[in-house]
Amino acid sequence: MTNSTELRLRMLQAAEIQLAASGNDISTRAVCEAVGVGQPVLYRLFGDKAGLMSALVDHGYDRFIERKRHLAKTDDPVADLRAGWNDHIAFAVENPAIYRLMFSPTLGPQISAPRALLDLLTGTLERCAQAGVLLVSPALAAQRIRAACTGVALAILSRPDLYTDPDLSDSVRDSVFAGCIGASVQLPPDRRLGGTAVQLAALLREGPASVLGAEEQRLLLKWLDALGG
Amino acid sequence: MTNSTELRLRMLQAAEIQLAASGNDISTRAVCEAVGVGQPVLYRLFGDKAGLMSALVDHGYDRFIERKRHLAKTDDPVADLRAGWNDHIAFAVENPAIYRLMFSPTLGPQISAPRALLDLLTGTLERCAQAGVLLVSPALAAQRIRAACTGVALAILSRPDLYTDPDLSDSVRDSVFAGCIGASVQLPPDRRLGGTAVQLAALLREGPASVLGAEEQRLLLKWLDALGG
DNA sequence: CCCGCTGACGTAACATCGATACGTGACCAA
DNA sequence: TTGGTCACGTATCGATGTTACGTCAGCGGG
Repeated sequence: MTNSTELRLRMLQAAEIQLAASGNDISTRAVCEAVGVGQPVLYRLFGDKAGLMSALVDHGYDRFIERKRHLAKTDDPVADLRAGWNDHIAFAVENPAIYRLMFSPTLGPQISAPRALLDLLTGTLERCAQAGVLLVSPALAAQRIRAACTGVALAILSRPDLYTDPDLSDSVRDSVFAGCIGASVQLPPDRRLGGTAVQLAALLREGPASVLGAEEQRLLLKWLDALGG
Repeated sequence: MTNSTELRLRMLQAAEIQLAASGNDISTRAVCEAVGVGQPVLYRLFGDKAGLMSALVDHGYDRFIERKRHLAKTDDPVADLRAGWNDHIAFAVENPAIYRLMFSPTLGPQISAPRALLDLLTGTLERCAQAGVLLVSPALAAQRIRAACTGVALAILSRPDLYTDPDLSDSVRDSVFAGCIGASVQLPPDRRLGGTAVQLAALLREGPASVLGAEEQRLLLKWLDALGG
């Protein structure tokens, strides 16, 4: 006989497949059909369609937290922090539909798993605080990091046509980290070079210089754009 | 006779009210009932429920862009940038349901309004670039700022119980800005171009860039020297 | 004045979906 | 065998998105 928890898992997997296929919504009928049971079993196991969705989100959080546990915990908490951000983005890209359910929920009954996940982040940040590199309390830093990280992830997921910068995640991550972590991250020389190139390009576009010809300026602007990234 | 566009507007307003009330979903029947028309008019005006939703989102973007136009454009582009971020957050808090529709869309047919809004941000950033305070290209900076800003807004909207820091928005804003904006060195405009060229030439001579070939850099340096005086 | 046409509207229906009442059969203890 | 409990499926209800069809106002021509 199929155990109740096993059936529950099979329905969750079926629901997850349907969600990934349709993108944002599923049908209880289709889920039951895929598993080969009637609809009442769904309502006995999950009580409600919202219950099924909540279970789906919880299942996603389970997988996410499990994944985070497998991340190596090194003796450099800041490096762990960076790895955690990157893993967050990777999870979002690999599971777009569930990620949206997890981190862009509708108003309504809240789930407790996000709190646990935020506490996990706070734990890493407390190790940073013990290392003496944190500028603010771990709780505040966790909110900033999580908010910015989900923003980047949702942006990449929802509008890949608008958010085309391959370094978007790394850039925002470094900026937010720099605002929370005191360890001075000096700008590499090529960064300053890029900034200067961007500035010069803007100035040239505003008012072209007279010492250079039109064609030369066109090529110059092209190179400056390349230098600016 | 009620004009067609006026009827359209009334239905949009009714839909917006219902959306704000229910939080995340509306019923075509309820919208038509509220306006006092049959359902076929909705399908004649919007073609589809998705069409109604898209029109709702477009309407939200219209209001948002109109609001941004009324923001004073001062001679300090960085201050304008900060005001724009704060206005974004304020709009999200004042219109949570529509904001979610606008900035956390489901997969599917994309709307063009977000692009226009991102271009508006890019415009302000180009003014920053002309002032010489931008470290990266306006397009890249716009992506970082918009992604982080929507992340903060969605976090505050979706989980106010988790994101309790009243300074969350300001903190993330300042961090992200710090990653895109350098210390401004205000020089008279006519001298800024030459000075920037000299600075870029010095940086290039100190450490050549990898994105340009040797011959290209030689010519670039020649032009930069010409620009510098 | 009457007739036919067009365009907009409402009524009523269909398909689908979430949710549930009820009957049926398996299994178990006495 | 009998009575009871539990899980399941069938059939159904109410609501919702969507559409076919009839109806009516307005209008130009005979």
